[in-house]
Amino acid sequence: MDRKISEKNRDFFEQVYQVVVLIPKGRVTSYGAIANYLGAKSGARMVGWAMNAAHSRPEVPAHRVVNRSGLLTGKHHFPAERPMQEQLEAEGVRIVEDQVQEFDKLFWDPSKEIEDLSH
DNA sequence: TGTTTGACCGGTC
DNA sequence: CGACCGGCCAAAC
Repeated sequence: MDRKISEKNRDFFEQVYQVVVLIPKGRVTSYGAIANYLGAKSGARMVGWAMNAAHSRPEVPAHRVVNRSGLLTGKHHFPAERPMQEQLEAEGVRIVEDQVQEFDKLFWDPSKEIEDLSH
């Protein structure tokens, strides 16, 4: 198999960002799925850290990343004027009680959807 | 430099 | 279903 994303990427955060930005509108993925795609060597927690640092990356739709249950666990890290749920619903994602509805349908697995990142 | 914490995950009880 | 534990790695203290 080809290298994860690109060998030019040295920083784990950069790798996470590249995956997250590719999440289609109206779709969601999980921290673990991203970690898994990156080789599961870093652990899902690091993805969370990457998101924490993603504030300096406006291009990174962190709201499309939820935990394995489809729960908006990181919503408290979003600006009050633009909550995580609001951004997701604006993309057509239905959410009830911080829970993404039809999570199994909207789930976007990078290891399955991404074929080539050298675009 | 050692300990704690973290937007997590999977398994166990 | 809720609580707990070990693992994973990096940043903060």
